[in-house]
Amino acid sequence: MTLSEAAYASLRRDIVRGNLPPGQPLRLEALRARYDMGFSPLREALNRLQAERLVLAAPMRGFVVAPLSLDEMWQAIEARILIESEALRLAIARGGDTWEAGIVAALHALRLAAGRGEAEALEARHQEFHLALISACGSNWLLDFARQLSAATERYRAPILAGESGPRDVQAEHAALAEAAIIRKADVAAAALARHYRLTGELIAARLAA
Amino acid sequence: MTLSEAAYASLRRDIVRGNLPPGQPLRLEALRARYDMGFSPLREALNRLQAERLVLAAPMRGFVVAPLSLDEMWQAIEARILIESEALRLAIARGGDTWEAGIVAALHALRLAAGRGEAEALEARHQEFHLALISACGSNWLLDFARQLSAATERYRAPILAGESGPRDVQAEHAALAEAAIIRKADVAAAALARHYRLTGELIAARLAA
DNA sequence: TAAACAAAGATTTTCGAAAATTATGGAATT
DNA sequence: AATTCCATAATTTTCGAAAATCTTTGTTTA
Repeated sequence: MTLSEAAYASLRRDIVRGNLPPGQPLRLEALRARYDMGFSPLREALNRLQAERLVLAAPMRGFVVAPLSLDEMWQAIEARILIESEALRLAIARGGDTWEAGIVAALHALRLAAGRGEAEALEARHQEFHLALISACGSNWLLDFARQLSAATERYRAPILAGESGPRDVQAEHAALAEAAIIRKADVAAAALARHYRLTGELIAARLAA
Repeated sequence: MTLSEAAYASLRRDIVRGNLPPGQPLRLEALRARYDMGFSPLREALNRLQAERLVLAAPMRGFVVAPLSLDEMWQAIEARILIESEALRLAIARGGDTWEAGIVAALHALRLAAGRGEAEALEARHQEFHLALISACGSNWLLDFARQLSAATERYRAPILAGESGPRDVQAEHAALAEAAIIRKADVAAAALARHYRLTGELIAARLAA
Protein backbone atom coordinates (compact mmCIF):
# COMPACT_ATOMS: atom_id res chain seq x y z
CA MET A 1 0.00 0.00 0.00
CA THR A 2 1.23 3.48 -0.83
CA LEU A 3 1.54 6.14 1.82
CA SER A 4 -1.15 8.11 0.07
CA GLU A 5 -3.60 5.25 0.50
CA ALA A 6 -2.59 4.77 4.11
CA ALA A 7 -3.15 8.47 4.74
CA TYR A 8 -6.57 8.23 3.16
CA ALA A 9 -7.55 5.21 5.26
CA SER A 10 -6.23 6.69 8.52
CA LEU A 11 -7.79 10.10 8.03
CA ARG A 12 -11.11 8.59 6.99
CA ARG A 13 -11.14 6.35 10.04
CA ASP A 14 -10.25 9.14 12.41
CA ILE A 15 -12.89 11.45 10.97
CA VAL A 16 -15.66 8.84 10.95
CA ARG A 17 -14.89 7.81 14.52
CA GLY A 18 -14.69 11.35 15.72
CA ASN A 19 -11.04 11.16 16.74
CA LEU A 20 -10.71 14.24 14.59
CA PRO A 21 -13.67 16.30 15.77
CA PRO A 22 -16.10 18.04 13.39
CA GLY A 23 -15.01 21.52 12.41
CA GLN A 24 -11.40 20.97 13.42
CA PRO A 25 -8.84 22.59 11.13
CA LEU A 26 -6.49 20.02 9.64
CA ARG A 27 -3.10 21.69 9.72
CA LEU A 28 -0.56 20.00 7.54
CA GLU A 29 2.25 20.18 10.05
CA ALA A 30 0.06 18.59 12.73
CA LEU A 31 -1.05 15.79 10.38
CA ARG A 32 2.56 15.26 9.37
CA ALA A 33 3.49 14.66 12.99
CA ARG A 34 0.41 12.57 13.73
CA TYR A 35 0.73 10.20 10.80
CA ASP A 36 4.47 10.40 10.33
CA MET A 37 4.67 11.22 6.64
CA GLY A 38 5.32 14.12 4.28
CA PHE A 39 2.92 16.67 2.91
CA SER A 40 2.26 15.05 -0.43
CA PRO A 41 0.44 11.88 0.59
CA LEU A 42 -1.56 13.82 3.16
CA ARG A 43 -2.71 16.42 0.67
CA GLU A 44 -3.66 13.73 -1.81
CA ALA A 45 -5.75 11.96 0.82
CA LEU A 46 -7.41 15.23 1.84
CA ASN A 47 -8.37 15.88 -1.75
CA ARG A 48 -10.08 12.52 -1.98
CA LEU A 49 -11.89 13.09 1.30
CA GLN A 50 -13.01 16.47 0.07
CA ALA A 51 -14.74 14.80 -2.87
CA GLU A 52 -16.49 12.50 -0.38
CA ARG A 53 -17.64 15.45 1.72
CA LEU A 54 -15.79 14.30 4.83
CA VAL A 55 -13.56 17.35 4.77
CA LEU A 56 -14.10 20.86 3.47
CA ALA A 57 -11.41 22.76 1.61
CA ALA A 58 -11.01 26.48 1.10
CA PRO A 59 -8.35 27.70 -1.34
CA MET A 60 -5.20 28.90 0.38
CA ARG A 61 -6.61 28.30 3.81
CA GLY A 62 -6.50 24.58 4.04
CA PHE A 63 -8.79 21.80 5.12
CA VAL A 64 -11.36 21.35 7.90
CA VAL A 65 -13.17 18.29 9.17
CA ALA A 66 -16.72 18.62 7.81
CA PRO A 67 -19.02 19.88 10.56
CA LEU A 68 -22.05 17.94 11.79
CA SER A 69 -25.62 19.12 12.13
CA LEU A 70 -29.02 17.52 12.53
CA ASP A 71 -30.06 18.93 9.18
CA GLU A 72 -27.06 17.41 7.45
CA MET A 73 -27.70 14.11 9.20
CA TRP A 74 -31.23 13.87 7.85
CA GLN A 75 -30.06 14.81 4.38
CA ALA A 76 -27.56 11.97 4.51
CA ILE A 77 -30.06 9.49 5.94
CA GLU A 78 -32.77 10.29 3.40
CA ALA A 79 -30.28 10.13 0.55
CA ARG A 80 -29.06 6.81 1.89
CA ILE A 81 -32.60 5.45 2.00
CA LEU A 82 -33.18 6.56 -1.57
CA ILE A 83 -29.97 4.97 -2.85
CA GLU A 84 -30.02 1.76 -0.83
CA SER A 85 -33.73 1.08 -1.33
CA GLU A 86 -33.28 1.14 -5.07
CA ALA A 87 -30.04 -0.86 -4.85
CA LEU A 88 -31.82 -3.40 -2.67
CA ARG A 89 -34.67 -3.76 -5.18
CA LEU A 90 -32.18 -4.27 -7.97
CA ALA A 91 -30.26 -6.83 -5.93
CA ILE A 92 -33.47 -8.68 -5.10
CA ALA A 93 -34.30 -8.80 -8.80
CA ARG A 94 -30.83 -9.86 -9.91
CA GLY A 95 -29.17 -11.62 -6.99
CA GLY A 96 -28.34 -15.34 -7.18
CA ASP A 97 -27.22 -18.02 -4.76
CA THR A 98 -23.96 -16.26 -3.97
CA TRP A 99 -25.81 -13.10 -3.03
CA GLU A 100 -28.20 -14.96 -0.73
CA ALA A 101 -25.37 -16.86 0.89
CA GLY A 102 -23.50 -13.60 1.42
CA ILE A 103 -26.46 -12.13 3.28
CA VAL A 104 -26.88 -15.17 5.50
CA ALA A 105 -23.18 -15.25 6.28
CA ALA A 106 -23.04 -11.52 7.02
CA LEU A 107 -26.10 -11.70 9.26
CA HIS A 108 -24.58 -14.59 11.20
CA ALA A 109 -21.25 -12.80 11.64
CA LEU A 110 -23.15 -9.71 12.76
CA ARG A 111 -25.05 -11.72 15.40
CA LEU A 112 -21.84 -13.21 16.74
CA ALA A 113 -20.16 -9.84 16.95
CA ALA A 114 -23.20 -8.35 18.68
CA GLY A 115 -22.99 -11.09 21.28
CA ARG A 116 -19.37 -10.26 22.06
CA GLY A 117 -19.95 -6.56 22.39
CA GLU A 118 -16.73 -5.31 20.82
CA ALA A 119 -17.87 -2.03 19.32
CA GLU A 120 -14.89 -2.12 16.97
CA ALA A 121 -15.71 -5.40 15.24
CA LEU A 122 -19.47 -4.96 15.54
CA GLU A 123 -19.36 -1.83 13.45
CA ALA A 124 -17.38 -3.58 10.70
CA ARG A 125 -19.86 -6.48 10.62
CA HIS A 126 -22.73 -4.03 10.53
CA GLN A 127 -21.36 -2.28 7.48
CA GLU A 128 -20.63 -5.59 5.80
CA PHE A 129 -24.19 -6.74 6.36
CA HIS A 130 -25.70 -3.68 4.75
CA LEU A 131 -23.25 -3.97 1.89
CA ALA A 132 -24.10 -7.64 1.39
CA LEU A 133 -27.76 -6.77 0.93
CA ILE A 134 -27.10 -4.48 -2.03
CA SER A 135 -23.90 -5.99 -3.39
CA ALA A 136 -25.74 -7.67 -6.28
CA CYS A 137 -27.42 -4.46 -7.47
CA GLY A 138 -25.17 -4.25 -10.52
CA SER A 139 -24.54 -0.51 -10.29
CA ASN A 140 -21.11 0.72 -9.29
CA TRP A 141 -22.51 4.19 -8.91
CA LEU A 142 -25.11 3.17 -6.36
CA LEU A 143 -22.59 1.07 -4.45
CA ASP A 144 -20.18 3.95 -4.35
CA PHE A 145 -22.80 6.44 -3.20
CA ALA A 146 -23.91 4.00 -0.54
CA ARG A 147 -20.33 3.68 0.66
CA GLN A 148 -20.00 7.46 0.99
CA LEU A 149 -23.32 7.84 2.75
CA SER A 150 -22.48 5.02 5.09
CA ALA A 151 -19.41 6.91 6.25
CA ALA A 152 -21.35 10.15 6.52
CA THR A 153 -24.09 8.64 8.71
CA GLU A 154 -21.63 6.60 10.73
CA ARG A 155 -20.16 9.87 11.96
CA TYR A 156 -23.39 10.53 13.83
CA ARG A 157 -24.01 6.98 15.03
CA ALA A 158 -20.62 6.07 16.40
CA PRO A 159 -20.07 8.77 19.00
CA ILE A 160 -23.71 9.05 20.10
CA LEU A 161 -25.07 5.53 20.15
CA ALA A 162 -21.95 3.90 21.58
CA GLY A 163 -23.07 0.50 22.82
CA GLU A 164 -26.48 1.40 24.12
CA SER A 165 -29.53 0.33 22.13
CA GLY A 166 -32.40 1.00 24.52
CA PRO A 167 -35.72 -0.79 24.01
CA ARG A 168 -34.90 -1.37 20.36
CA ASP A 169 -34.15 -4.84 19.02
CA VAL A 170 -31.72 -3.99 16.25
CA GLN A 171 -30.85 -7.62 15.57
CA ALA A 172 -34.51 -8.42 14.94
CA GLU A 173 -34.65 -5.58 12.43
CA HIS A 174 -31.62 -6.97 10.65
CA ALA A 175 -33.03 -10.48 10.61
CA ALA A 176 -36.38 -9.31 9.23
CA LEU A 177 -34.58 -7.29 6.58
CA ALA A 178 -32.46 -10.24 5.49
CA GLU A 179 -35.49 -12.53 5.45
CA ALA A 180 -37.55 -10.16 3.31
CA ALA A 181 -34.67 -9.77 0.87
CA ILE A 182 -34.07 -13.48 0.50
CA ILE A 183 -37.71 -14.35 -0.08
CA ARG A 184 -37.67 -11.54 -2.65
CA LYS A 185 -40.29 -9.33 -1.10
CA ALA A 186 -38.85 -6.12 -2.46
CA ASP A 187 -41.43 -3.72 -1.07
CA VAL A 188 -41.25 -5.25 2.40
CA ALA A 189 -37.47 -5.20 2.39
CA ALA A 190 -37.23 -1.62 1.15
CA ALA A 191 -39.72 -0.48 3.78
CA ALA A 192 -37.82 -2.32 6.51
CA LEU A 193 -34.59 -0.70 5.38
CA ALA A 194 -36.07 2.78 5.42
CA ARG A 195 -37.61 2.21 8.85
CA HIS A 196 -34.29 0.87 10.14
CA TYR A 197 -32.37 3.98 9.10
CA ARG A 198 -35.06 6.44 10.15
CA LEU A 199 -35.31 4.85 13.58
CA THR A 200 -31.59 5.28 14.04
CA GLY A 201 -31.89 8.89 12.99
CA GLU A 202 -34.67 9.56 15.44
CA LEU A 203 -32.74 7.93 18.23
CA ILE A 204 -29.74 10.13 17.53
CA ALA A 205 -31.91 13.22 17.29
CA ALA A 206 -33.55 12.38 20.62
CA ARG A 207 -30.20 11.74 22.28
CA LEU A 208 -28.86 15.04 20.99
CA ALA A 209 -31.89 16.98 22.18
CA ALA A 210 -31.27 15.64 25.70
CA MET B 1 -7.52 30.04 -7.96
CA THR B 2 -4.82 27.61 -6.90
CA LEU B 3 -2.96 25.51 -9.45
CA SER B 4 -4.50 22.42 -7.90
CA GLU B 5 -7.98 23.73 -8.65
CA ALA B 6 -6.97 24.72 -12.16
CA ALA B 7 -5.58 21.24 -12.74
CA TYR B 8 -8.82 19.73 -11.51
CA ALA B 9 -10.93 21.93 -13.79
CA SER B 10 -8.74 21.36 -16.85
CA LEU B 11 -8.46 17.61 -16.43
CA ARG B 12 -12.18 17.28 -15.78
CA ARG B 13 -13.00 19.29 -18.89
CA ASP B 14 -10.61 17.35 -21.08
CA ILE B 15 -11.90 14.02 -19.84
CA VAL B 16 -15.59 14.92 -20.18
CA ARG B 17 -15.08 16.31 -23.67
CA GLY B 18 -13.04 13.35 -24.75
CA ASN B 19 -9.85 15.32 -25.40
CA LEU B 20 -8.27 12.75 -23.15
CA PRO B 21 -9.69 9.53 -24.57
CA PRO B 22 -11.18 6.78 -22.38
CA GLY B 23 -8.62 4.26 -21.21
CA GLN B 24 -5.68 6.53 -21.86
CA PRO B 25 -2.90 6.33 -19.28
CA LEU B 26 -2.29 9.68 -17.62
CA ARG B 27 1.49 9.89 -17.32
CA LEU B 28 2.62 12.57 -14.95
CA GLU B 29 5.40 13.86 -17.16
CA ALA B 30 2.98 14.24 -20.09
CA LEU B 31 0.42 16.06 -17.93
CA ARG B 32 3.17 18.28 -16.58
CA ALA B 33 4.06 19.35 -20.10
CA ARG B 34 0.43 19.66 -21.21
CA TYR B 35 -0.77 21.82 -18.33
CA ASP B 36 2.53 23.47 -17.46
CA MET B 37 2.72 22.77 -13.75
CA GLY B 38 4.50 20.50 -11.27
CA PHE B 39 3.53 17.05 -10.08
CA SER B 40 1.81 18.06 -6.85
CA PRO B 41 -1.23 19.94 -8.15
CA LEU B 42 -1.73 17.33 -10.86
CA ARG B 43 -1.70 14.44 -8.42
CA GLU B 44 -4.12 16.25 -6.13
CA ALA B 45 -6.51 16.82 -9.01
CA LEU B 46 -6.23 13.19 -10.10
CA ASN B 47 -7.10 12.05 -6.60
CA ARG B 48 -10.25 14.14 -6.65
CA LEU B 49 -11.21 12.82 -10.06
CA GLN B 50 -10.63 9.30 -8.86
CA ALA B 51 -13.24 9.83 -6.16
CA GLU B 52 -15.64 11.03 -8.87
CA ARG B 53 -14.97 7.96 -11.01
CA LEU B 54 -13.63 9.95 -13.94
CA VAL B 55 -10.20 8.39 -13.58
CA LEU B 56 -9.07 5.04 -12.25
CA ALA B 57 -5.99 4.68 -10.07
CA ALA B 58 -3.87 1.62 -9.42
CA PRO B 59 -1.22 1.80 -6.70
CA MET B 60 2.27 2.35 -8.06
CA ARG B 61 1.12 2.28 -11.63
CA GLY B 62 -0.63 5.56 -11.94
CA PHE B 63 -3.86 6.88 -13.32
CA VAL B 64 -6.00 6.08 -16.36
CA VAL B 65 -8.96 7.88 -17.89
CA ALA B 66 -11.99 5.81 -16.88
CA PRO B 67 -13.09 3.66 -19.81
CA LEU B 68 -16.54 3.88 -21.39
CA SER B 69 -18.99 1.10 -22.08
CA LEU B 70 -22.67 0.82 -22.88
CA ASP B 71 -23.23 -1.01 -19.62
CA GLU B 72 -21.55 1.76 -17.61
CA MET B 73 -23.55 4.35 -19.52
CA TRP B 74 -26.86 2.80 -18.54
CA GLN B 75 -25.76 2.44 -14.94
CA ALA B 76 -24.98 6.15 -14.90
CA ILE B 77 -28.21 7.11 -16.65
CA GLU B 78 -30.42 5.03 -14.37
CA ALA B 79 -28.62 6.30 -11.28
CA ARG B 80 -29.08 9.81 -12.58
CA ILE B 81 -32.80 9.27 -13.08
CA LEU B 82 -33.10 7.93 -9.56
CA ILE B 83 -31.25 10.85 -8.00
CA GLU B 84 -32.66 13.67 -10.09
CA SER B 85 -36.26 12.43 -10.00
CA GLU B 86 -36.21 12.51 -6.23
CA ALA B 87 -34.37 15.83 -6.18
CA LEU B 88 -36.95 17.22 -8.59
CA ARG B 89 -39.83 16.06 -6.40
CA LEU B 90 -38.21 17.67 -3.38
CA ALA B 91 -37.60 20.89 -5.28
CA ILE B 92 -41.21 20.95 -6.48
CA ALA B 93 -42.36 20.55 -2.88
CA ARG B 94 -40.01 23.16 -1.46
CA GLY B 95 -39.15 25.59 -4.24
CA GLY B 96 -40.28 29.21 -4.06
CA ASP B 97 -40.37 32.16 -6.43
CA THR B 98 -36.61 32.26 -6.84
CA TRP B 99 -36.57 28.61 -7.87
CA GLU B 100 -39.31 29.14 -10.45
CA ALA B 101 -37.64 32.21 -11.83
CA GLY B 102 -34.37 30.32 -12.09
CA ILE B 103 -36.01 27.63 -14.20
CA VAL B 104 -37.66 30.12 -16.52
CA ALA B 105 -34.40 32.03 -16.92
CA ALA B 106 -32.38 28.88 -17.56
CA LEU B 107 -34.89 27.60 -20.09
CA HIS B 108 -34.80 30.89 -21.94
CA ALA B 109 -31.01 30.98 -22.01
CA LEU B 110 -31.01 27.40 -23.23
CA ARG B 111 -33.37 28.27 -26.09
CA LEU B 112 -31.21 31.19 -27.15
CA ALA B 113 -28.07 29.07 -27.10
CA ALA B 114 -29.80 26.33 -29.09
CA GLY B 115 -30.71 28.90 -31.73
CA ARG B 116 -27.11 29.97 -32.12
CA GLY B 117 -25.73 26.48 -32.42
CA GLU B 118 -22.49 26.93 -30.50
CA ALA B 119 -22.00 23.47 -29.00
CA GLU B 120 -19.71 24.98 -26.37
CA ALA B 121 -22.22 27.38 -24.83
CA LEU B 122 -25.21 25.14 -25.50
CA GLU B 123 -23.79 22.44 -23.31
CA ALA B 124 -23.20 24.86 -20.44
CA ARG B 125 -26.78 26.16 -20.68
CA HIS B 126 -28.08 22.61 -20.81
CA GLN B 127 -26.33 21.69 -17.59
CA GLU B 128 -27.48 24.88 -15.93
CA PHE B 129 -31.10 24.15 -16.88
CA HIS B 130 -31.06 20.70 -15.36
CA LEU B 131 -29.36 22.07 -12.26
CA ALA B 132 -31.96 24.84 -11.97
CA LEU B 133 -34.74 22.27 -11.85
CA ILE B 134 -33.34 20.52 -8.79
CA SER B 135 -31.45 23.38 -7.13
CA ALA B 136 -34.16 23.84 -4.49
CA CYS B 137 -34.17 20.20 -3.39
CA GLY B 138 -32.41 21.03 -0.13
CA SER B 139 -30.00 18.09 -0.20
CA ASN B 140 -26.33 18.74 -0.80
CA TRP B 141 -25.79 15.03 -1.25
CA LEU B 142 -28.30 14.72 -4.06
CA LEU B 143 -26.97 17.84 -5.76
CA ASP B 144 -23.43 16.51 -5.53
CA PHE B 145 -24.36 13.09 -6.88
CA ALA B 146 -26.26 14.74 -9.71
CA ARG B 147 -23.21 16.80 -10.54
CA GLN B 148 -21.02 13.70 -10.73
CA LEU B 149 -23.52 11.78 -12.81
CA SER B 150 -23.96 14.71 -15.13
CA ALA B 151 -20.25 14.61 -15.93
CA ALA B 152 -20.30 10.84 -16.32
CA THR B 153 -23.19 10.87 -18.80
CA GLU B 154 -21.87 13.91 -20.62
CA ARG B 155 -18.85 11.83 -21.60
CA TYR B 156 -21.14 9.73 -23.76
CA ARG B 157 -23.28 12.55 -25.12
CA ALA B 158 -20.67 15.05 -26.17
CA PRO B 159 -18.59 13.02 -28.62
CA ILE B 160 -21.50 11.02 -30.06
CA LEU B 161 -24.39 13.41 -30.35
CA ALA B 162 -22.35 16.39 -31.51
CA GLY B 163 -24.86 18.85 -32.95
CA GLU B 164 -27.24 16.43 -34.58
CA SER B 165 -30.61 15.83 -32.94
CA GLY B 166 -32.53 13.88 -35.61
CA PRO B 167 -36.31 13.80 -35.46
CA ARG B 168 -36.26 14.60 -31.76
CA ASP B 169 -37.47 17.93 -30.43
CA VAL B 170 -35.26 18.33 -27.41
CA GLN B 171 -36.35 21.88 -26.73
CA ALA B 172 -39.96 20.76 -26.49
CA GLU B 173 -38.94 18.15 -23.93
CA HIS B 174 -37.19 20.81 -21.90
CA ALA B 175 -40.15 23.16 -22.08
CA ALA B 176 -42.59 20.46 -21.03
CA LEU B 177 -40.31 19.51 -18.15
CA ALA B 178 -40.04 23.10 -16.95
CA GLU B 179 -43.78 23.60 -17.26
CA ALA B 180 -44.61 20.46 -15.27
CA ALA B 181 -42.17 21.48 -12.55
CA ILE B 182 -43.51 24.98 -12.21
CA ILE B 183 -47.15 23.93 -12.04
CA ARG B 184 -46.00 21.44 -9.39
CA LYS B 185 -47.03 18.26 -11.14
CA ALA B 186 -44.33 16.14 -9.57
CA ASP B 187 -45.24 12.82 -11.18
CA VAL B 188 -45.50 14.33 -14.64
CA ALA B 189 -42.21 16.17 -14.23
CA ALA B 190 -40.37 13.13 -12.90
CA ALA B 191 -41.70 10.98 -15.73
CA ALA B 192 -40.67 13.59 -18.30
CA LEU B 193 -37.20 13.74 -16.80
CA ALA B 194 -36.77 9.98 -16.91
CA ARG B 195 -38.04 9.82 -20.48
CA HIS B 196 -35.70 12.64 -21.48
CA TYR B 197 -32.61 10.85 -20.17
CA ARG B 198 -33.61 7.41 -21.44
CA LEU B 199 -34.26 8.79 -24.90
CA THR B 200 -30.78 10.26 -24.97
CA GLY B 201 -29.37 6.93 -23.86
CA GLU B 202 -31.20 5.05 -26.57
CA LEU B 203 -30.05 7.51 -29.19
CA ILE B 204 -26.45 7.04 -28.12
CA ALA B 205 -26.81 3.28 -28.02
CA ALA B 206 -28.30 3.29 -31.53
CA ARG B 207 -25.55 5.56 -32.83
CA LEU B 208 -22.90 3.30 -31.35
CA ALA B 209 -24.45 0.16 -32.80
CA ALA B 210 -24.22 1.73 -36.25
C1' DT C 1 12.46 -22.96 -27.74
C1' DA C 2 10.89 -21.48 -23.44
C1' DA C 3 11.56 -19.87 -18.89
C1' DA C 4 14.14 -17.43 -15.47
C1' DC C 5 16.92 -13.86 -14.38
C1' DA C 6 19.29 -9.36 -14.35
C1' DA C 7 20.35 -4.82 -15.80
C1' DA C 8 18.72 -0.57 -17.67
C1' DG C 9 15.16 2.53 -18.32
C1' DA C 10 10.76 4.60 -17.40
C1' DT C 11 7.29 5.94 -14.09
C1' DT C 12 5.20 6.69 -9.79
C1' DT C 13 5.61 8.19 -5.22
C1' DT C 14 7.61 10.79 -1.51
C1' DC C 15 10.26 14.26 0.67
C1' DG C 16 11.88 18.77 2.24
C1' DA C 17 12.81 23.31 0.91
C1' DA C 18 11.25 27.50 -1.46
C1' DA C 19 7.56 30.46 -2.89
C1' DA C 20 3.12 32.41 -2.21
C1' DT C 21 -0.54 33.57 0.70
C1' DT C 22 -3.02 34.40 4.86
C1' DA C 23 -3.25 35.40 9.81
C1' DT C 24 -1.50 37.93 13.84
C1' DG C 25 -0.07 41.62 16.75
C1' DG C 26 1.43 46.17 17.57
C1' DA C 27 2.23 50.89 16.27
C1' DA C 28 0.46 54.93 14.02
C1' DT C 29 -3.51 57.61 12.67
C1' DT C 30 -8.15 59.44 12.81
C1' DA D 1 -11.66 53.97 21.29
C1' DA D 2 -11.68 52.38 16.74
C1' DT D 3 -9.37 51.85 12.35
C1' DT D 4 -5.66 51.44 9.23
C1' DC D 5 -1.20 50.07 8.18
C1' DC D 6 2.86 47.35 8.36
C1' DA D 7 6.05 43.89 9.84
C1' DT D 8 6.25 39.31 11.58
C1' DA D 9 4.78 34.79 12.01
C1' DA D 10 2.20 30.84 10.63
C1' DT D 11 0.31 28.15 6.95
C1' DT D 12 -0.69 26.55 2.50
C1' DT D 13 0.87 25.55 -1.96
C1' DT D 14 4.25 24.39 -5.37
C1' DC D 15 8.46 22.70 -7.15
C1' DG D 16 12.22 19.60 -8.45
C1' DA D 17 15.16 16.10 -6.90
C1' DA D 18 15.60 11.62 -4.61
C1' DA D 19 13.72 7.19 -3.48
C1' DA D 20 10.90 3.36 -4.55
C1' DT D 21 8.62 0.58 -7.79
C1' DC D 22 7.35 -1.21 -12.14
C1' DT D 23 8.43 -2.29 -17.17
C1' DT D 24 11.29 -3.48 -20.83
C1' DT D 25 15.03 -5.63 -22.96
C1' DG D 26 18.58 -8.69 -23.48
C1' DT D 27 21.07 -12.64 -21.66
C1' DT D 28 21.64 -16.87 -19.62
C1' DT D 29 20.07 -21.36 -18.31
C1' DA D 30 17.39 -25.53 -18.51
